[in-house]
Amino acid sequence: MSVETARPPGPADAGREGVTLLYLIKQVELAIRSRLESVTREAGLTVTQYTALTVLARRPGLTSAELAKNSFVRPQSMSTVTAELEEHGMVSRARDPSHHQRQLLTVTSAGHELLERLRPAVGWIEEQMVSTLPEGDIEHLRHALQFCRFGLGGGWPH
Amino acid sequence: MSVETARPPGPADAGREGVTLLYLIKQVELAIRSRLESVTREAGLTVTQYTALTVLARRPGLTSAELAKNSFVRPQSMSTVTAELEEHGMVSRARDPSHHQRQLLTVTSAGHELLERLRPAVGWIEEQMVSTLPEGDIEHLRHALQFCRFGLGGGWPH
DNA sequence: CTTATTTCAGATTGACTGAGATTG
DNA sequence: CCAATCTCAGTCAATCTGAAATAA
Repeated sequence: MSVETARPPGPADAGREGVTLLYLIKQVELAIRSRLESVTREAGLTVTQYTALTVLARRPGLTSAELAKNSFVRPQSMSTVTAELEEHGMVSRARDPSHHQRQLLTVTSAGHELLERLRPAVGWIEEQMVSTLPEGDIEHLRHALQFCRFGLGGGWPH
Repeated sequence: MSVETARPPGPADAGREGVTLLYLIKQVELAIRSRLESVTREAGLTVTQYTALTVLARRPGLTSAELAKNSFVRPQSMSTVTAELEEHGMVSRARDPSHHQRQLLTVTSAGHELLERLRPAVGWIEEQMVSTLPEGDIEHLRHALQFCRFGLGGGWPH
Protein backbone atom coordinates (compact mmCIF):
# COMPACT_ATOMS: atom_id res chain seq x y z
CA MET A 1 0.00 0.00 0.00
CA SER A 2 1.16 3.43 -0.84
CA VAL A 3 3.97 1.65 -2.49
CA GLU A 4 2.90 3.35 -5.68
CA THR A 5 2.98 6.82 -4.21
CA ALA A 6 6.13 6.23 -2.20
CA ARG A 7 7.98 4.99 -5.24
CA PRO A 8 11.15 6.87 -6.04
CA PRO A 9 11.08 8.79 -9.29
CA GLY A 10 12.54 6.17 -11.55
CA PRO A 11 14.17 7.42 -14.70
CA ALA A 12 12.00 6.23 -17.56
CA ASP A 13 9.08 4.46 -16.02
CA ALA A 14 7.19 4.52 -19.27
CA GLY A 15 6.68 1.08 -20.72
CA ARG A 16 7.93 -0.58 -17.58
CA GLU A 17 4.71 -2.10 -16.38
CA GLY A 18 4.41 -5.83 -16.85
CA VAL A 19 8.08 -6.42 -16.17
CA THR A 20 8.33 -9.98 -14.96
CA LEU A 21 9.73 -11.00 -11.62
CA LEU A 22 12.30 -13.13 -13.43
CA TYR A 23 13.59 -10.06 -15.25
CA LEU A 24 13.61 -7.91 -12.12
CA ILE A 25 15.60 -10.45 -10.15
CA LYS A 26 18.12 -10.76 -12.96
CA GLN A 27 18.65 -7.00 -13.04
CA VAL A 28 19.00 -6.66 -9.29
CA GLU A 29 21.45 -9.55 -9.22
CA LEU A 30 23.48 -7.98 -12.01
CA ALA A 31 23.64 -4.67 -10.17
CA ILE A 32 24.68 -6.43 -6.97
CA ARG A 33 27.35 -8.50 -8.67
CA SER A 34 29.09 -5.56 -10.29
CA ARG A 35 29.31 -3.73 -6.97
CA LEU A 36 30.33 -6.82 -5.02
CA GLU A 37 33.08 -7.47 -7.52
CA SER A 38 34.62 -4.07 -6.88
CA VAL A 39 34.78 -4.91 -3.18
CA THR A 40 36.09 -8.48 -3.36
CA ARG A 41 38.59 -7.85 -6.14
CA GLU A 42 40.33 -5.29 -3.98
CA ALA A 43 40.87 -8.19 -1.58
CA GLY A 44 42.09 -10.54 -4.30
CA LEU A 45 38.98 -12.73 -4.33
CA THR A 46 36.25 -13.28 -6.89
CA VAL A 47 32.62 -12.89 -5.87
CA THR A 48 32.12 -16.64 -6.02
CA GLN A 49 35.08 -17.28 -3.76
CA TYR A 50 33.92 -14.65 -1.30
CA THR A 51 30.39 -16.07 -1.26
CA ALA A 52 31.61 -19.59 -0.55
CA LEU A 53 33.80 -18.20 2.21
CA THR A 54 30.86 -16.53 3.94
CA VAL A 55 28.88 -19.76 3.87
CA LEU A 56 31.81 -21.71 5.31
CA ALA A 57 32.19 -19.16 8.08
CA ARG A 58 28.59 -19.81 9.11
CA ARG A 59 28.77 -23.58 8.70
CA PRO A 60 32.28 -24.84 9.47
CA GLY A 61 33.19 -28.46 8.79
CA LEU A 62 31.30 -28.75 5.52
CA THR A 63 32.78 -30.69 2.66
CA SER A 64 33.05 -29.22 -0.80
CA ALA A 65 30.27 -31.50 -2.04
CA GLU A 66 27.94 -30.42 0.77
CA LEU A 67 28.78 -26.81 0.10
CA ALA A 68 27.88 -27.41 -3.54
CA LYS A 69 24.48 -28.82 -2.59
CA ASN A 70 23.93 -25.88 -0.28
CA SER A 71 24.68 -23.46 -3.08
CA PHE A 72 22.80 -25.32 -5.83
CA VAL A 73 25.85 -25.91 -7.99
CA ARG A 74 27.63 -29.05 -9.11
CA PRO A 75 30.34 -30.57 -6.92
CA GLN A 76 32.92 -30.04 -9.66
CA SER A 77 32.17 -26.33 -9.80
CA MET A 78 32.50 -25.88 -6.06
CA SER A 79 35.62 -28.01 -5.97
CA THR A 80 37.55 -25.47 -8.01
CA VAL A 81 36.31 -22.65 -5.79
CA THR A 82 37.38 -24.33 -2.55
CA ALA A 83 40.74 -25.27 -4.07
CA GLU A 84 41.32 -21.61 -4.95
CA LEU A 85 40.28 -20.54 -1.46
CA GLU A 86 42.86 -22.92 -0.01
CA GLU A 87 45.54 -21.58 -2.34
CA HIS A 88 44.77 -18.12 -1.00
CA GLY A 89 45.03 -19.43 2.57
CA MET A 90 41.45 -18.51 3.35
CA VAL A 91 40.30 -22.06 4.19
CA SER A 92 42.04 -25.24 5.25
CA ARG A 93 41.09 -28.73 4.15
CA ALA A 94 41.46 -31.68 6.52
CA ARG A 95 40.71 -35.31 5.75
CA ASP A 96 37.69 -36.71 7.51
CA PRO A 97 39.11 -39.50 9.74
CA SER A 98 36.15 -41.79 9.21
CA HIS A 99 35.65 -40.99 5.52
CA HIS A 100 39.11 -40.56 4.21
CA GLN A 101 38.21 -39.18 0.82
CA ARG A 102 36.12 -36.36 2.25
CA GLN A 103 37.82 -33.07 3.03
CA LEU A 104 36.35 -31.00 5.83
CA LEU A 105 36.63 -27.27 5.25
CA THR A 106 37.24 -24.60 7.87
CA VAL A 107 37.89 -20.89 7.50
CA THR A 108 41.39 -19.91 8.60
CA SER A 109 42.12 -16.93 10.81
CA ALA A 110 43.27 -15.07 7.72
CA GLY A 111 39.91 -15.91 6.17
CA HIS A 112 38.01 -14.58 9.16
CA GLU A 113 40.11 -11.43 9.15
CA LEU A 114 39.34 -10.86 5.49
CA LEU A 115 35.62 -11.36 6.07
CA GLU A 116 35.73 -8.81 8.89
CA ARG A 117 37.63 -6.39 6.70
CA LEU A 118 35.10 -6.65 3.87
CA ARG A 119 32.01 -6.68 6.07
CA PRO A 120 31.45 -2.88 6.11
CA ALA A 121 31.72 -2.47 2.35
CA VAL A 122 29.45 -5.44 1.66
CA GLY A 123 26.96 -4.25 4.24
CA TRP A 124 26.95 -0.87 2.58
CA ILE A 125 25.87 -2.42 -0.72
CA GLU A 126 22.89 -4.06 0.94
CA GLU A 127 22.07 -0.83 2.79
CA GLN A 128 22.07 1.07 -0.46
CA MET A 129 19.86 -1.53 -2.07
CA VAL A 130 17.16 -1.34 0.59
CA SER A 131 17.60 2.36 1.29
CA THR A 132 14.50 3.28 -0.72
CA LEU A 133 12.39 0.41 0.62
CA PRO A 134 9.45 1.40 2.80
CA GLU A 135 10.19 0.86 6.47
CA GLY A 136 9.58 -2.68 7.66
CA ASP A 137 9.57 -4.27 4.22
CA ILE A 138 13.07 -5.66 4.41
CA GLU A 139 12.21 -8.76 6.42
CA HIS A 140 9.18 -9.23 4.24
CA LEU A 141 11.43 -9.25 1.18
CA ARG A 142 13.83 -11.71 2.77
CA HIS A 143 11.05 -14.16 3.51
CA ALA A 144 9.55 -13.79 0.05
CA LEU A 145 12.91 -14.57 -1.55
CA GLN A 146 13.30 -17.65 0.61
CA PHE A 147 9.90 -18.85 -0.52
CA CYS A 148 10.92 -18.20 -4.12
CA ARG A 149 14.04 -20.27 -3.72
CA PHE A 150 12.13 -23.21 -2.35
CA GLY A 151 9.41 -22.76 -4.91
CA LEU A 152 11.99 -23.26 -7.61
CA GLY A 153 13.10 -26.33 -5.75
CA GLY A 154 16.52 -27.61 -4.94
CA GLY A 155 16.77 -29.20 -8.32
CA TRP A 156 19.96 -28.94 -10.26
CA PRO A 157 20.26 -27.86 -13.85
CA HIS A 158 19.66 -30.68 -16.27
CA MET B 1 23.93 -33.60 6.55
CA SER B 2 20.52 -32.08 6.66
CA VAL B 3 21.06 -30.04 3.59
CA GLU B 4 17.78 -28.23 3.09
CA THR B 5 15.52 -30.33 0.95
CA ALA B 6 12.36 -29.12 -0.73
CA ARG B 7 10.81 -27.39 2.23
CA PRO B 8 9.64 -23.83 2.67
CA PRO B 9 11.66 -21.93 5.21
CA GLY B 10 10.17 -22.49 8.61
CA PRO B 11 10.46 -20.45 11.77
CA ALA B 12 13.11 -22.76 13.16
CA ASP B 13 15.91 -22.64 10.64
CA ALA B 14 18.84 -22.60 12.96
CA GLY B 15 21.96 -21.16 11.41
CA ARG B 16 19.99 -19.58 8.61
CA GLU B 17 19.29 -16.25 10.17
CA GLY B 18 21.54 -13.53 8.96
CA VAL B 19 21.57 -14.85 5.44
CA THR B 20 21.99 -11.68 3.51
CA LEU B 21 19.60 -10.42 0.89
CA LEU B 22 22.53 -10.29 -1.53
CA TYR B 23 23.07 -14.03 -1.08
CA LEU B 24 19.39 -14.87 -1.40
CA ILE B 25 19.00 -12.92 -4.61
CA LYS B 26 22.05 -14.61 -6.07
CA GLN B 27 20.63 -18.04 -5.31
CA VAL B 28 17.19 -17.29 -6.69
CA GLU B 29 18.75 -15.86 -9.84
CA LEU B 30 20.88 -18.96 -10.24
CA ALA B 31 17.84 -21.21 -9.95
CA ILE B 32 15.93 -19.10 -12.44
CA ARG B 33 18.74 -19.04 -14.96
CA SER B 34 19.18 -22.81 -15.06
CA ARG B 35 15.49 -23.35 -15.68
CA LEU B 36 15.24 -20.54 -18.18
CA GLU B 37 18.16 -21.96 -20.09
CA SER B 38 16.36 -25.26 -20.62
CA VAL B 39 13.47 -23.36 -22.19
CA THR B 40 15.39 -20.97 -24.42
CA ARG B 41 17.96 -23.48 -25.60
CA GLU B 42 15.20 -25.61 -27.04
CA ALA B 43 14.45 -22.57 -29.20
CA GLY B 44 18.08 -22.05 -30.17
CA LEU B 45 18.58 -18.94 -28.05
CA THR B 46 20.65 -18.23 -24.97
CA VAL B 47 19.02 -16.69 -21.92
CA THR B 48 20.74 -13.38 -22.60
CA GLN B 49 19.49 -13.30 -26.17
CA TYR B 50 15.97 -14.17 -25.06
CA THR B 51 16.01 -11.49 -22.37
CA ALA B 52 17.13 -8.81 -24.79
CA LEU B 53 14.41 -9.93 -27.19
CA THR B 54 11.69 -9.50 -24.56
CA VAL B 55 12.90 -5.98 -23.77
CA LEU B 56 12.93 -5.07 -27.45
CA ALA B 57 9.42 -6.41 -27.86
CA ARG B 58 8.26 -3.99 -25.14
CA ARG B 59 10.30 -1.06 -26.37
CA PRO B 60 10.72 -1.20 -30.15
CA GLY B 61 13.06 1.21 -31.89
CA LEU B 62 15.79 1.11 -29.26
CA THR B 63 19.42 1.11 -30.30
CA SER B 64 21.87 -1.44 -29.01
CA ALA B 65 23.54 1.21 -26.86
CA GLU B 66 20.23 2.25 -25.32
CA LEU B 67 19.36 -1.36 -24.70
CA ALA B 68 22.70 -1.75 -22.95
CA LYS B 69 21.96 1.16 -20.63
CA ASN B 70 18.55 -0.29 -19.93
CA SER B 71 20.08 -3.63 -19.00
CA PHE B 72 23.04 -2.30 -16.96
CA VAL B 73 25.70 -3.75 -19.25
CA ARG B 74 28.32 -2.19 -21.50
CA PRO B 75 27.47 -1.29 -25.09
CA GLN B 76 30.06 -3.76 -26.39
CA SER B 77 28.40 -6.61 -24.53
CA MET B 78 24.95 -5.82 -25.82
CA SER B 79 26.27 -5.30 -29.34
CA THR B 80 27.25 -8.93 -29.65
CA VAL B 81 23.87 -10.01 -28.33
CA THR B 82 21.90 -7.92 -30.82
CA ALA B 83 24.16 -9.07 -33.66
CA GLU B 84 23.41 -12.68 -32.75
CA LEU B 85 19.69 -11.94 -32.57
CA GLU B 86 19.84 -10.49 -36.08
CA GLU B 87 21.71 -13.56 -37.35
CA HIS B 88 18.88 -15.66 -35.97
CA GLY B 89 16.35 -13.45 -37.75
CA MET B 90 14.70 -12.44 -34.48
CA VAL B 91 15.37 -8.70 -34.83
CA SER B 92 16.08 -6.37 -37.73
CA ARG B 93 18.45 -3.43 -37.63
CA ALA B 94 17.71 -0.27 -39.59
CA ARG B 95 19.91 2.82 -39.82
CA ASP B 96 18.52 5.87 -38.09
CA PRO B 97 18.02 8.41 -40.93
CA SER B 98 19.08 11.38 -38.82
CA HIS B 99 21.89 9.57 -36.97
CA HIS B 100 23.34 7.32 -39.55
CA GLN B 101 25.61 5.31 -37.27
CA ARG B 102 22.79 4.33 -34.93
CA GLN B 103 20.88 1.15 -35.68
CA LEU B 104 17.26 1.02 -34.58
CA LEU B 105 16.16 -2.43 -33.49
CA THR B 106 12.78 -4.02 -34.03
CA VAL B 107 11.56 -7.53 -33.33
CA THR B 108 10.68 -9.43 -36.51
CA SER B 109 7.52 -11.46 -36.91
CA ALA B 110 9.61 -14.57 -36.39
CA GLY B 111 10.83 -13.02 -33.16
CA HIS B 112 7.31 -12.31 -31.97
CA GLU B 113 6.25 -15.84 -32.86
CA LEU B 114 9.13 -17.25 -30.85
CA LEU B 115 8.25 -15.10 -27.84
CA GLU B 116 4.67 -16.31 -28.03
CA ARG B 117 5.82 -19.90 -28.30
CA LEU B 118 8.04 -19.63 -25.22
CA ARG B 119 5.61 -17.58 -23.14
CA PRO B 120 3.83 -20.53 -21.47
CA ALA B 121 7.04 -22.27 -20.41
CA VAL B 122 8.57 -19.06 -19.08
CA GLY B 123 5.36 -18.18 -17.29
CA TRP B 124 5.39 -21.59 -15.70
CA ILE B 125 8.82 -20.94 -14.19
CA GLU B 126 7.57 -17.77 -12.54
CA GLU B 127 4.43 -19.55 -11.37
CA GLN B 128 6.51 -22.26 -9.76
CA MET B 129 8.71 -19.66 -8.11
CA VAL B 130 5.83 -17.86 -6.42
CA SER B 131 3.74 -20.98 -5.84
CA THR B 132 4.72 -21.15 -2.16
CA LEU B 133 4.38 -17.42 -1.55
CA PRO B 134 1.59 -16.37 0.79
CA GLU B 135 -1.39 -15.04 -1.11
CA GLY B 136 -1.11 -11.42 -2.12
CA ASP B 137 2.62 -11.13 -1.63
CA ILE B 138 3.55 -11.30 -5.27
CA GLU B 139 2.90 -7.67 -6.11
CA HIS B 140 4.57 -6.70 -2.88
CA LEU B 141 7.68 -8.59 -3.97
CA ARG B 142 7.63 -6.98 -7.40
CA HIS B 143 7.53 -3.50 -5.91
CA ALA B 144 10.25 -4.31 -3.39
CA LEU B 145 12.54 -5.54 -6.17
CA GLN B 146 11.93 -2.37 -8.14
CA PHE B 147 12.90 -0.35 -5.10
CA CYS B 148 16.06 -2.45 -4.78
CA ARG B 149 16.98 -1.82 -8.39
CA PHE B 150 16.61 1.92 -7.99
CA GLY B 151 18.41 1.83 -4.67
CA LEU B 152 21.42 0.28 -6.38
CA GLY B 153 21.19 2.99 -8.98
CA GLY B 154 21.97 2.86 -12.65
CA GLY B 155 25.67 2.82 -12.05
CA TRP B 156 27.80 0.65 -14.28
CA PRO B 157 30.59 -1.59 -13.23
CA HIS B 158 33.85 0.26 -13.01
C1' DC C 1 37.92 18.26 -31.83
C1' DT C 2 34.81 15.77 -29.15
C1' DT C 3 31.44 12.56 -28.30
C1' DA C 4 28.46 8.63 -29.23
C1' DT C 5 27.76 4.28 -31.67
C1' DT C 6 29.26 0.34 -33.52
C1' DT C 7 32.48 -3.41 -34.32
C1' DC C 8 36.50 -6.47 -33.52
C1' DA C 9 39.74 -9.03 -30.67
C1' DG C 10 40.99 -10.98 -26.41
C1' DA C 11 40.48 -11.94 -21.28
C1' DT C 12 37.96 -13.33 -17.27
C1' DT C 13 34.41 -15.27 -14.43
C1' DG C 14 31.44 -18.92 -13.35
C1' DA C 15 29.03 -22.37 -14.51
C1' DC C 16 28.69 -26.90 -17.12
C1' DT C 17 29.93 -32.06 -18.86
C1' DG C 18 32.64 -36.13 -18.92
C1' DA C 19 36.14 -39.28 -17.26
C1' DG C 20 39.07 -41.33 -13.89
C1' DA C 21 40.74 -42.51 -9.11
C1' DT C 22 39.78 -43.45 -4.37
C1' DT C 23 37.27 -44.82 -0.55
C1' DG C 24 33.42 -46.84 2.49
C1' DC D 1 29.75 -53.98 -7.20
C1' DC D 2 27.81 -49.51 -5.80
C1' DA D 3 27.65 -44.90 -4.28
C1' DA D 4 29.89 -40.77 -2.94
C1' DT D 5 33.89 -37.74 -3.21
C1' DC D 6 37.50 -35.53 -5.23
C1' DT D 7 40.30 -34.15 -9.24
C1' DC D 8 41.46 -33.23 -14.09
C1' DA D 9 40.40 -31.63 -18.69
C1' DG D 10 37.65 -29.32 -21.76
C1' DT D 11 33.46 -26.42 -23.14
C1' DC D 12 30.14 -22.77 -22.98
C1' DA D 13 27.75 -18.43 -21.60
C1' DA D 14 28.07 -13.75 -20.39
C1' DT D 15 30.36 -10.34 -19.10
C1' DC D 16 34.46 -7.27 -19.19
C1' DT D 17 38.52 -4.30 -21.37
C1' DG D 18 40.87 -2.07 -25.08
C1' DA D 19 41.29 -0.33 -29.71
C1' DA D 20 39.60 1.24 -34.15
C1' DA D 21 36.20 3.11 -37.56
C1' DT D 22 32.43 6.14 -38.40
C1' DA D 23 29.28 9.74 -37.96
C1' DA D 24 26.81 14.06 -35.52
